[in-house]
Amino acid sequence: MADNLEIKKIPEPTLKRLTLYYQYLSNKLEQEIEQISCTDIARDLDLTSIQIRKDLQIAGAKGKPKIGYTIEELLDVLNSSLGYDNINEAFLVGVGNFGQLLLNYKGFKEYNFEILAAFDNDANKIDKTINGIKVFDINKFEDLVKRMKIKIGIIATNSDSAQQIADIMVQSDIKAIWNLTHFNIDLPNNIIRVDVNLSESLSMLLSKLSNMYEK
Amino acid sequence: MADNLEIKKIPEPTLKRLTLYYQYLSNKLEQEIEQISCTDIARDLDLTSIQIRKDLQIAGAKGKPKIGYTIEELLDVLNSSLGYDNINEAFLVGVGNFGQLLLNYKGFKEYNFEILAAFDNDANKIDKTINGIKVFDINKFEDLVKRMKIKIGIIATNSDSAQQIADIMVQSDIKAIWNLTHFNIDLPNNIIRVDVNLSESLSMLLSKLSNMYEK
DNA sequence: TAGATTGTTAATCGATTAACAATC
DNA sequence: TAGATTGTTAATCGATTAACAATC
Repeated sequence: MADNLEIKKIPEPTLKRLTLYYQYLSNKLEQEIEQISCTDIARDLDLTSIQIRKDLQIAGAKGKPKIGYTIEELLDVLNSSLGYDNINEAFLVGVGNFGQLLLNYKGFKEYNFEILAAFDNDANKIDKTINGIKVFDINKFEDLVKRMKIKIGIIATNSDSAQQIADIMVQSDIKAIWNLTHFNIDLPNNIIRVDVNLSESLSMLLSKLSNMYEK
Repeated sequence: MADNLEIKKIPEPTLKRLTLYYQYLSNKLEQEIEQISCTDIARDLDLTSIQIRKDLQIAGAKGKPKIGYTIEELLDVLNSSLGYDNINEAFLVGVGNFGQLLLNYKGFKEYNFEILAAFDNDANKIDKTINGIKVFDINKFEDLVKRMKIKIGIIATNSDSAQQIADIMVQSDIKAIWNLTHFNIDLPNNIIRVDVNLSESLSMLLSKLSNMYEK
């Protein structure tokens, strides 16, 4: 009884790898391959088979000894543990370079993810349509979020406005924020935050390079 | 003797936090604050003071009991352990949306990072100049990398070309690759790879959101 | 001096890896 | 049947947290 009420908390490193497996397996399925073993996946993705077995187990996959896993079944399991089977509708704030990039991005459909509207405070951008997505005045954000019951907000403004937009999102009952600025926004901890921090990523690269030369 | 020859290998989680501290402390310095304690940093960044003390120790910082750390000294230490004090010159391949975003990005100077040239295979883009950076034909890549001794390559093409460009980079003696596609590129393991995988990041958000609603 | 904070060693925690029985 | 692969429990490893002495 307690069992299926339990929260299945997937560890972050596992979660990251699960997304990898998903991409990898989608690819395999297109090549009309039906069965696969951890050994195969491990070789191709440069991981260990034990780790993959463990990850798949956490996601809830079932395989058959000697035979392996059915790719279609694996994709189903991953699909649901990664939350791709929900209605993933989002609003984007900030129609600058990064914002426009996302509005034009084709790869989101795979995850059932859709940006339904964009917001900005620049009169030159408001009421324009980008890739079929209309840009609204930021002051309409709260009302539209509540009426459309949107849960996901994307912050693609410049860093200076990030916190202010985050506050508006919190007030509008947004549940999860995808933050594309390099500002470390402050949120109540019942709200999910995922950052794409280009500076952090670049910094990782530079420091690894620098450490390499110290060897 | 063996001591200073030893490779100071900073753990990845620490490295990520160090970049955070760097941004945070730069900010503090602008506000003309000179001293800071782990307790202060912990409160502001929502971490524990023990962890910060450990991280700073790994980076090689020295503080004074009761007083704390001198911000300027901390920034110096971080600057060098994060590799910002090297000459960080890069070539970018792929002048699409993401590529142009990076060419126009102002925040890199802080890290002494500079994109010196861009490359594409589209005749409409070749010989154009974006934000002062010239776009060359991709077939000039290897020669220019070798002549200018460039170590960092950025892949901002579409995912389909990512592996092919990576191979060209390896052959050209690039040491570190910043991969902005969601393709899982395959590299010899003496080459540094850092990915900005928007799909992975989005997927993290969706699965966290989905897990939240299962509670 | 007293108290806050650093520096460092030890304990804990969680993720990865190893080992091995079960099984197709 | 034999061998490869899954599933699961135990061992290892590394990062985080706790504890506490040193000290400004």
